[in-house]
Amino acid sequence: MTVDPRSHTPVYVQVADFLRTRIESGELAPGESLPSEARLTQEYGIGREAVRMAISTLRSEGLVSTVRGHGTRVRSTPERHQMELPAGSSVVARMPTGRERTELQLDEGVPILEIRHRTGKTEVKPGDPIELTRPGEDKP
Amino acid sequence: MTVDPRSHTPVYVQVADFLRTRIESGELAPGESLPSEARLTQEYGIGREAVRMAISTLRSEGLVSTVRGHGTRVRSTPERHQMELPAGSSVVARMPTGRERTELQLDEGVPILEIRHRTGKTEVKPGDPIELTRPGEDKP
DNA sequence: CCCCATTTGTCCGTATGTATC
DNA sequence: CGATACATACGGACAAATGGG
Repeated sequence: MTVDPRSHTPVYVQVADFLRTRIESGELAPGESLPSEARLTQEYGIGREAVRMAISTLRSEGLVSTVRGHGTRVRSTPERHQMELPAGSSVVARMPTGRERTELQLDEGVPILEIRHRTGKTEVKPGDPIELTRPGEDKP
Repeated sequence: MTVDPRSHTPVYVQVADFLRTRIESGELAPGESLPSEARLTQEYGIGREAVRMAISTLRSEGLVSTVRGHGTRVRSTPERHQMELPAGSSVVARMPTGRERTELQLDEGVPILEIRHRTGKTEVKPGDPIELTRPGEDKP
């Protein structure tokens, strides 16, 4: 559980991997706060920069969300609702622009779905809570 | 076009926004190099940290790609090829973990498509070059 | 309202490593 | 080879936001 400064893998990657494991295992549950930066520097015996880079990595993966003056919390995976991809349409997943992120109020590390309808209209939706489906063809 | 340290929005966000605008407007074309970190600290009169975080943000958005010892370049939008979403399957877009990014050899800021097939098997593909389609239902 | 402790944001100095040209 | 540029990592310092009393 400790960090090896002489390893060829950077310290901040080691810490990011470790925290990710704690998140994915549920030890750090959604909504829960990560230890503060100061706490993490002590726990792992490393500098603050390495800690911040580790957390930054997790942010860009959409796993956590940081608020200045408050801390970093595990993002709760929103209820995924299913949505049918309309016939004759197509979809592309990409990261939002700054404007899109503001308008859709998205955290860092959340991709969007750009759906092109048969009509030619394109629709942009947060990719986080959406599971796109295509029904099977076993209709009566 | 300068930075306001007293603004409630962090400096690195302001710089990221500004650079993003320059990229989206085409002033910084695909393949073109951004100014070096040292250059940007001078231009905006800010610290390394803010510059590096700004560039890190753009990387996590898939807008630029950094090569050590060389610099940061604007990424060119990849050729998109179409792929049909199989009947009875579903798909979720999310950011890859560090491990997945290494295995798939993805740049930062590239989402992945997690496709769940009718059989139950799940398949992971880079979301960047893929346009998922569902054909229209105009069969005889 | 203010005060205060906590926490993240930002800057600076320094150092070493590594990749590119 | 050297010059340049980014990556990683530590230390210290102060600013600014948050939340509780």
